Amino acid sequence: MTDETLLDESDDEIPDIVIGRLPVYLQALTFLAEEEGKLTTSSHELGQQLGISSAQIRKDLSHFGEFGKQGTGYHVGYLVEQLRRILHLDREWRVALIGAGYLGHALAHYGGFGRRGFSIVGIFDNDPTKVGQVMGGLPVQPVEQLPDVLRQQEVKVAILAVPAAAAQDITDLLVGAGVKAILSYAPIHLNVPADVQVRYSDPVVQLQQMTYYLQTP
Amino acid sequence: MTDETLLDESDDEIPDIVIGRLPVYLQALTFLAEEEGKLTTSSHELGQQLGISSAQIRKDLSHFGEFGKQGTGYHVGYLVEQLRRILHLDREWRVALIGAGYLGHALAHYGGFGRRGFSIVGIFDNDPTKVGQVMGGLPVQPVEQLPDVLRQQEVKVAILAVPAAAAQDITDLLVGAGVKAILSYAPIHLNVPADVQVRYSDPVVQLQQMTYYLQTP
DNA sequence: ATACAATTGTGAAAAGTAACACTAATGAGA
DNA sequence: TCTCATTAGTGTTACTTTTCACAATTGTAT
Repeated sequence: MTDETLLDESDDEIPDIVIGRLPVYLQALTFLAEEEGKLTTSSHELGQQLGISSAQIRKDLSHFGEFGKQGTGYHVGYLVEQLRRILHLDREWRVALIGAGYLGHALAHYGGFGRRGFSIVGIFDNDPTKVGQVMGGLPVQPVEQLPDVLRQQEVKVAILAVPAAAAQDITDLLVGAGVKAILSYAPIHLNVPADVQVRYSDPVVQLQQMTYYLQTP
Repeated sequence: MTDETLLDESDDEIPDIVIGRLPVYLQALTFLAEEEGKLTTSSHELGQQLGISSAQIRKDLSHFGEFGKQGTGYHVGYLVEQLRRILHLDREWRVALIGAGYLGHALAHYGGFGRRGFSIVGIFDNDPTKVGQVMGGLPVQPVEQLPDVLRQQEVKVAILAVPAAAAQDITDLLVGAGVKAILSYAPIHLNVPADVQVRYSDPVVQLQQMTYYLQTP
């Protein structure tokens, strides 16, 4: 009737918190398939493995369709396939890595990207002593070349492993080059346009979240 | 009147989600003080820097006391001090690092721990070719020595940088040695007793959370 | 002195999230 | 074939979290 009613019809707005759990489900399902050889599972089993209630898993999945069968549960392979489709992992995302320090080194050698939908296609650093070095099969390039390379390869995803002082400048460069998703290891909040996703990974923040709960002697 | 009423009186139960934000506030305050030279700030300014509403910041802090002054805002140094006290960061936490691969290397060399309440006091790996190597000033020790060393030094915090296949076994070892907080980089859910905190850091999970929102070409 | 702009802390309302509890379907076993 | 244990999907309820909005306080400027 009203505009609002019409809008509500296409109200597929999935809560961010639900999206955030899907990769974890995917991880657990892969584990069940590969390590335990399971072909089928249930919301109960999956929840038990992750410390999540079975109701929550069913509710989360119900946002996207009906993937299970009453009495039987879910076919692991099928659910994995569906989750990959939902999360847009049914393609390979080209990723740029910025920062060739110890952390950049670790990320460049991490074997877990390929099997899970990502491949690092460029490594950048502005330290001349690092440029040219080969890391994980790729040469480190100067940051000056970042915009051209990212544009040309249509890179939409970047991992930021640079010091805090450089993080915002590099972020602006990335955004300018068309990057829409940034995983940042710098201990600082990044300002980006609304259409750019950012996730943070600061080990100290995570440690500090835990010490609150510890007995102090 | 009832037991429950008495219990309610000491109802200081702070939501986990609030605790989770405090380290981020701490980070932003440190930035304001060190980079911008601010002595004073407001919930509005802090919120703007973090993309969080000012009301939420005030509400979060109000769980622990009154740290600001109407009309003026917060004294940065005082608020930092209080947050550090609340989060039990007014002491130095000894941390064990397990895994001396590329990631362990990066963590061992990370300079951000000391200033923010943590210090790595032991590095462990079960690869004989790595044992004895010096990383970030510390020798890599065999995992066999982990229980004794951790008990002796009263280490309550550990960082897990080992392959998924080894993660649960090492976790059990850590828990057995009295560790109460684990930051895990392994892409697998860990089973621990209720009094042990765990946080996960899997770069692929974080990337996968973002691709949902990206246009697929 | 007084007025005023800035800002906190907070009760109440709104929005968002998780858990419950039930129906319907499925497959296995008697 | 019939019964029963299992399990998905879901409307409703309960709980949690965020936002709103306002009184109270502070410092500054006139």
